[in-house]
Amino acid sequence: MAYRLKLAKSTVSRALAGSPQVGPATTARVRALAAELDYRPNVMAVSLRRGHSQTLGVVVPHLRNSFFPQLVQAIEEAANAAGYGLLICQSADDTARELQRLDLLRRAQVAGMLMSVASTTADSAPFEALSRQVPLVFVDRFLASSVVNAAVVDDLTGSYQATCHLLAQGYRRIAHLTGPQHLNIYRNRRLGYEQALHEAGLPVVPDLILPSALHVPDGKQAVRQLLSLPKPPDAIFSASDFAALGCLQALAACGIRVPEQMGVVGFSDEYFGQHTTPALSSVDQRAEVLGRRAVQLLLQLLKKPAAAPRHLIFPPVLRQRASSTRHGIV
Amino acid sequence: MAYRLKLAKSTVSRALAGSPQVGPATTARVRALAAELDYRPNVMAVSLRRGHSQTLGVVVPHLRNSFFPQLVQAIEEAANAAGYGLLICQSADDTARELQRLDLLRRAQVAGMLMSVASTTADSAPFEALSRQVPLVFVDRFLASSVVNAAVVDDLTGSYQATCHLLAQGYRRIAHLTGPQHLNIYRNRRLGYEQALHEAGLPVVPDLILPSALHVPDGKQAVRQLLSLPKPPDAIFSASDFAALGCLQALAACGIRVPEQMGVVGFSDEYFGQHTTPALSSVDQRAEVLGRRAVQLLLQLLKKPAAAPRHLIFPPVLRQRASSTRHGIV
DNA sequence: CTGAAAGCGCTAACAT
DNA sequence: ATGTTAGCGCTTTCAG
Repeated sequence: MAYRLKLAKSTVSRALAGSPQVGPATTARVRALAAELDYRPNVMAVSLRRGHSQTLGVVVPHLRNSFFPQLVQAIEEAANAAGYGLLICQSADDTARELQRLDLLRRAQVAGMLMSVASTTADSAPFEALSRQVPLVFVDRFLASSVVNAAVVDDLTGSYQATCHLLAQGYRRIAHLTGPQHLNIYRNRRLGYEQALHEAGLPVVPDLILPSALHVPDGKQAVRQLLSLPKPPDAIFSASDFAALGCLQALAACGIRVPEQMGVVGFSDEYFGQHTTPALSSVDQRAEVLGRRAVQLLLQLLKKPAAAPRHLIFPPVLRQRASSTRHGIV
Repeated sequence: MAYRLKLAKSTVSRALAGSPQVGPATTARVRALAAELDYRPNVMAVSLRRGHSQTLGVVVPHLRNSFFPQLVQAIEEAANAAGYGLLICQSADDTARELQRLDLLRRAQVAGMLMSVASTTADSAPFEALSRQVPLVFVDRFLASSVVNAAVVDDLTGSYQATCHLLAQGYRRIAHLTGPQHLNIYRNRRLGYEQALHEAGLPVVPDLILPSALHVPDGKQAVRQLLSLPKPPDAIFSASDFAALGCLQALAACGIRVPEQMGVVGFSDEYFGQHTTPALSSVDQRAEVLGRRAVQLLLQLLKKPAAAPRHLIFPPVLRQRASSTRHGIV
């Protein structure tokens, strides 16, 4: 505060904050000097005073595939653009660690939190307690059982489109690899798949819907299981690109040609999907949009604590590639 | 501070800090009550008082491939284990944004910083200025021109091993795709390559060393260029898995069989390398080790500001896969 | 060994 | 429209 030259620090503070109470001339003078001195308010002092920091926090399961890094990148940019730092934590898809990370964020007194729950998490109580203390927005993954602020992909529609695409390509017996049903994302992906079948007048065959951990080996295992069926499927729609990759590998190993004998579509549009043989069709969740809008929602919540929880839903985009395209369309 | 029950807050503070000045009996009593009340010191107040936060900051170019996410994951775990939060920033491999992110971290008064420089950054002056203000440790990437604290992979050795491996497989004309030479990593990778050739009594052919941006299309372009040479190479060692992937694709498109007609080895052991056809041999940088040890170094620096800058160097591991293995070894 | 008091840098009542 | 003052919650001299 080298402004002793002229004014009381409170006036300076007000001027910098753009308070209408302070004279326009003084405001200008203060601002000029601040710029000249490259003055930066001490973040800690401000935070201590305000009771929270100029930081947002986000907890994601991991940063392994391309979806979460993209999401985090978008969140970071939006946060920084709004003058907030971003504290990023990984839960390693583990509930205990997730809670620990949330506690870390709480102690860091982040102004708001974003979170994508671990796939093993089933209890919504901690989140409800937390959301009474600090604004909380879920991104992509949340517990289907809870009513919360969230920015999510319209998984159902994405899934529906993917399945319709397979049907349009002439596939008739479509299997589906799905994940834990207490997570909104996997449940909706399954529902979209079923809806498309219904509308096409096709039956939903329980044997063709395989619950799975959706990693690469699970995809391989699923192929073995599906091929051993009396009436095997002619296409596989996987709720994850990783499992879809496992499918491609297992099918190649079995000598089953994709897309001629078996169509395959994944979900998430991971980076590697463009480079498999054949290239993997997938549903692009557009993580950038999701991240940016989730931050917007959170920032709104910071201003006024919101009446009812809101859901922001964004349509995904089907990326059609060789693994599901019989007629030479790319 | 509900401890009014007994003591002055200064005593409580000391007891919690484990000061030897306070009586053991009192210390115990205070600790017991603190545990019972689940008391957490206010991070902001502590930070304001101490002049820095209980947070570390890290700037990485991006989180797109698997190396940086792995690195960040390791750093996060080590930081959290030591009671620090982690502020993660991405520079988008852009110098201007990098400086902006560093400023953000400085303003957040992180206790220490870790950083992996953007590939376009060439000026070390900002880092030198910064490192006088806050402990700074470079991870993996730093400017070859500067003397700094750093935890790095022994790129030279990794590269040397990869090239020796290709030589052992019988390849004799090995091309090398390299990146910006002002970055330690690309320079060392090139040097390791050259050293292996020297030791094998083979010439270093300038035409076979291609500077590149090392993205997938650059790899494709490189293959075209190499194949148009009067004497094309029989193997390619790329300083990046992405460029190596481009090579594999271009070679497949040209009908050149890998590894029979052309060996390919990449660098970084990206996730997708296990799933290309053929699977891509690569140098695993063991990001977890790197991240963990970098944090260790930084934490040491926080305790005592260190005499001379130190370099921690870790050996990488060659992951031998089909793309460079002529004799059926996996 | 413990207590009292000052102050980190800022903001928001409460004056003027 | 500007100044004064009282803390936010903690650590750390300086006194007992």
